[in-house]
Amino acid sequence: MKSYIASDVRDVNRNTVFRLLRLGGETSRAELTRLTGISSPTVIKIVEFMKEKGLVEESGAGSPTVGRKPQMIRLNKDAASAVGVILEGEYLRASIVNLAGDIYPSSLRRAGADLQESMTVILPEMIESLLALAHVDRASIRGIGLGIPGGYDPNTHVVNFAPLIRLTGPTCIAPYERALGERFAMPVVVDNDVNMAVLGEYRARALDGADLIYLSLGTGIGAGVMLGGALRHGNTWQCGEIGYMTFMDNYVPGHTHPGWLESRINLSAVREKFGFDPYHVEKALLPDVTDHISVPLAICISNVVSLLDCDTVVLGGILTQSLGNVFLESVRAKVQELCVLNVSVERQLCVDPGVLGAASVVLDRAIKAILSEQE
Amino acid sequence: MKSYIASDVRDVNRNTVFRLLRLGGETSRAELTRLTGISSPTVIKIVEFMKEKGLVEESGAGSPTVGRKPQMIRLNKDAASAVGVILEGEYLRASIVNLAGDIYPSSLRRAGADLQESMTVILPEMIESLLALAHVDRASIRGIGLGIPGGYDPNTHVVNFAPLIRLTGPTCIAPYERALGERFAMPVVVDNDVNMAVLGEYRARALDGADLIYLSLGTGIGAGVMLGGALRHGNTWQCGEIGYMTFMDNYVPGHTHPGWLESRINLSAVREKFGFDPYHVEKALLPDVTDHISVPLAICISNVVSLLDCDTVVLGGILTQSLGNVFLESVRAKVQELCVLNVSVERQLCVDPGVLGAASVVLDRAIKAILSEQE
DNA sequence: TGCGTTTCTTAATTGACTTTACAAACCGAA
DNA sequence: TTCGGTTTGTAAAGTCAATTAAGAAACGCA
Repeated sequence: MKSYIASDVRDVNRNTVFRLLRLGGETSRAELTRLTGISSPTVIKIVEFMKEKGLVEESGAGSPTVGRKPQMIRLNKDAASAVGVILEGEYLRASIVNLAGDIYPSSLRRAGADLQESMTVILPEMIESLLALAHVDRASIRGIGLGIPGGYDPNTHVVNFAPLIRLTGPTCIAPYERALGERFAMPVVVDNDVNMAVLGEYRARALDGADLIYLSLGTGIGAGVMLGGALRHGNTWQCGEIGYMTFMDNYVPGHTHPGWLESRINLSAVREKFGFDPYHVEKALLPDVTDHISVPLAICISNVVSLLDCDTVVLGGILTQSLGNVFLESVRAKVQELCVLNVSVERQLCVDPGVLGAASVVLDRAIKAILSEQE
Repeated sequence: MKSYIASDVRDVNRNTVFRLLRLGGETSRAELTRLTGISSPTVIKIVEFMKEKGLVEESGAGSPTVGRKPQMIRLNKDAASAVGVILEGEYLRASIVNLAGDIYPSSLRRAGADLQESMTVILPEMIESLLALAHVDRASIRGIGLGIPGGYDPNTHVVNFAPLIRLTGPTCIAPYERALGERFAMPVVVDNDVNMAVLGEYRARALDGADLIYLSLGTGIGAGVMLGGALRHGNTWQCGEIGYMTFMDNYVPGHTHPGWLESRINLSAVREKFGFDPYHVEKALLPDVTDHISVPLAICISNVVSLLDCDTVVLGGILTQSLGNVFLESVRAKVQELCVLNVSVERQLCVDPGVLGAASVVLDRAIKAILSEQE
């Protein structure tokens, strides 16, 4: 066990200042002093440190009504960036994201025939072209964040179950990670795609210490769970696998199957049952289509809220996007009916939360490392 | 905002040492140094501090095979105690609990005609008699912890919904708290009864930083949720109100009602439906009785586990106690069938987790206050 | 008695913060 | 123009709680 010492205090305070700066906008040392409660000599030292690290830049004088003008400072958004990648079943998405969460133009490519091709051929090409196009300094790019559609254990580097990317069983992807990291000389960080998405949505909403449940309705259904500002991974790194949920009052022993919820809410089921492709649709507005999905979804949401008493549930994924507002309103109405507690069911705000989240994980680590450097 | 300063480091380290001591058994300064990673001068200072505060006592020399004998120390279990109280519908339970979690002989009394009588007449009498009987110093009793069957907001002191204690609507119980606190000159801490129970069970299992879901099956059904060692209260202090959960695939608009799960699993429903009183039964072993309860319960558990990926769910409450092992096994089998993730469904270990938890809340606060004292 | 080993303690040093004091910059009114 | 009030930024000294280093104390055993 490591004891708690002075440098931890330093890191906490540096981090407090950093989080305020990241909210955007200009501020002054004096304002930071007021907002954080940290004494002004310490704030000055921290700002000085961040300037040396290139994280902060001076931005002229402010103009208050009275007194000495403050020297305004702001975060240098491009002091660090990261590549965020999401592996979907059919596509790979990637972008470069900076400290402010600005997403530079993305790259979208069809996935390879198997994971190997995607990881060792297509993805490196995508990253190369992103790096070539990016208008940020190559050296400022701190790593690659990768979201994959399956449970992932970072200790073993094993993906436990991910049919979407054509894995038939538990697969260790450490070799791919290593190859990628070596090729670009950067750290590679992997997590589940929905976990990446909830992190991205959380960042896009500029939340801090809050709860956020993100439900991804796409090829399958999954949840990203942030409680008290922390992403929950769970005991076996499978938190949020809500596709396994069951809502049945006519239980028949031996005839129940895990995966009931996913059998109702999933892209191919919708395609088959209703004969259209939600990727390009507006006739999805048909009430029976939305009902077929919104009823179990509303039950799911209201059950989750009953358990956790969280205030915001965000819906994302391709089904959410294509089903439109009628669907959203239908879910809201049914949740309202079922759920005693108040909960706000919202559409995702971030255009591509997965990519943003994947990059954010890398950036968070990089910033943490920088902020705990000596001097 | 308060900045992070040196005394916070001190408190963290003191707390680290305290938690090790609380695990029970004897130890030495040298062993604490090894276990915590804190330097030995600091450990000595902390132990010295705790001795001054009466929290720690010397207990002779140890006997290693070689070298200087350590001066063993141990926690003074009775340095602090607290009264734990649980208000049930029909009964009031109270005990005095010490730092080790030892529960001194309890007091059980029938509840009053209304909350006022319970709180202002019966409970004070109970506490008086407990204090008279207790073999700990009166001054060591640091407060009264109170668990109530309803959602409770500590900021407003309002109980939002608690038919069991005959509240027909939101009720501010601040006056009762104040009266109790003044009468015994101690702080009074209130929380939901199931929250108290999960804290107690957690303490009884000597967990640290773990997850624990406690399901209370009694007059109603409720969950206590500890994630990462922290009790979750939720956004509106109603976390764990799983009675509102619904599992129905034959949803009819306008005919669904919140409270579906509680309508299935609850004491009076069992009494009425099966014509016996689970308080005194063994014929509860009837398969159809257990099935009627175990099916929805197993669905609930497996859904919760799918969402949170937590490893342990503990069943408690009067129904759990009276329905016996057949019921428990039935639940386990159905969870196994429904749930892809592994989860251990267990009976509660603690005899009276509510009372233990209620007292623990008070003790935790008292210890925190002591450990952040100067000198 | 002396040596190796472990435990506990003291003394000096370090790191990061705070308080205090003050210099710098700015505005507006006498 | 100067002077006082106000706000910002910096320097110096002091505080607090940790650490490292050194050594004293206690013990077993040859």
